Amino acid sequence: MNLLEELKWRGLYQDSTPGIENCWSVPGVGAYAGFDPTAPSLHVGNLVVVMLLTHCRRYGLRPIAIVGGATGMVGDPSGKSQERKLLDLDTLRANQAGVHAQLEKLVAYDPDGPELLVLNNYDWFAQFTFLDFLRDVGKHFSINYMMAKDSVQNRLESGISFTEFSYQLLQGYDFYHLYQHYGCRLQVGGSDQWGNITTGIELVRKLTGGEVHGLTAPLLTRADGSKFGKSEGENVWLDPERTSPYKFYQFWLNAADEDISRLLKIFSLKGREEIESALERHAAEPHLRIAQKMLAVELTERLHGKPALETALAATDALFGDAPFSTLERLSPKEFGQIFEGVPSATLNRSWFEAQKNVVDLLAESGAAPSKSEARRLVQGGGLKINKIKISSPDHVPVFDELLAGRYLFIQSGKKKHHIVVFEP
RNA sequence: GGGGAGUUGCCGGAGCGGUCAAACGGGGCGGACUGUAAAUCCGUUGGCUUACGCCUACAGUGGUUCGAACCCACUACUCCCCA
Repeated sequence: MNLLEELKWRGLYQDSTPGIENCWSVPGVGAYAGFDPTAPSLHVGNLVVVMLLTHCRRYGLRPIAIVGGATGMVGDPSGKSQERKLLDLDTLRANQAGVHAQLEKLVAYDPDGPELLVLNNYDWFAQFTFLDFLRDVGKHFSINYMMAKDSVQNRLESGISFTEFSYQLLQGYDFYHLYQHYGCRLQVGGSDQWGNITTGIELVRKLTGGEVHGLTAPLLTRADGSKFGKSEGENVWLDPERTSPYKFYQFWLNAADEDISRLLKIFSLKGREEIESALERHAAEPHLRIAQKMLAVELTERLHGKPALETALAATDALFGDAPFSTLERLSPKEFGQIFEGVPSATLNRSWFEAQKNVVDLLAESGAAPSKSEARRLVQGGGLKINKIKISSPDHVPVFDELLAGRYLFIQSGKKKHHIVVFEP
């Protein structure tokens, strides 16, 4: 199996330039993809392109990532309605470092193989004057050619600034630069990048006569039509400080059955036979969610490491499984905090217990319920659990001894809504 | 400029003097089922010291009335028709 065949069966192949096989016939050749430097972390939406680079590396190409300081400033015209903010250099460097570390774990997960290179195109664009750019790059493209791109066409009605119109030339020049200095002959990206990629190929051919290639992956969508990569409207980040390993694990575990076949092929590095057998078992017994668990375990471990995976598994079992809630007492305060990161919390003083208030008061005062009426309704409907123990009477009076680790009360309203109350001494 | 219709809870939409915290549908939230899913079914859906009690709410203000979402007046906004 070669790279192309691998990407095809995995569903990572949308389109490529004719004769693409030529570009990896030379040993040590580079393959590049660009990433937006707007945040110090990638999110799962970036993961498709990360996987493209990963597979390139597995087949011996040198992976190059551009975390584009220069292109990020100009803004890819696809989608965005807001004016881009210019990022200052310090932020840029910090973002780049964060992204670099993540790519190291994912693309270069295997120590054997070509070294991963992460570059900032600000380094070569900063010195490039406008006049030089017009003469050296702009001269090679007709307006007609540039206008034909989908990214431009889609904006003709609503309007597109000269800045964003020029974006494709910047990205095209990146490809040329990498070709000249790093032996890069392939650019990969999402299907929306096709236009920008072909501009680069064109520029390389015109400036050097060299042959370079492009390959795109299809846009990843969810069966229910919602955008991939969000969990309850929030981005799922790769940075454990932003999205805890537990949340990350949960994201994959909750993938829909209709999506999991595609997701597993795209994001798992396991071999074809292993993946197909897992999917068969999953189809036979979908309620066991074999495929989701397999993918969640694999990705969490690759990105965050084994200890983090184990914490995520323990937390999952304690929160959703049969394990008693007390197993969480073993967790360090930091791990505890991570699992409940994003879980709404409230802080009360321990003297709260002196007043002998009931659960309805607790829910209302901690913000777990918006009003006492609603709290009462919840309890009467049988939807309240405290530290995983069902509370069926609104008159129940919580006592100090119920606190987990002497500090916490874990409130479940319904099955999925969690709330943590911290009692300060 | 003239004429008409309307403005109700998260949304749509009934109500046209008391029994209206307001039908019905959607959505939300709980429960059962289940897989931390989908579908389905059940419950619930203004607040309060849970009370056949009180408070706040049917665009705003004022009025008629024992009593107003409902009648009247004015104000604001929306839509339609004619110039």
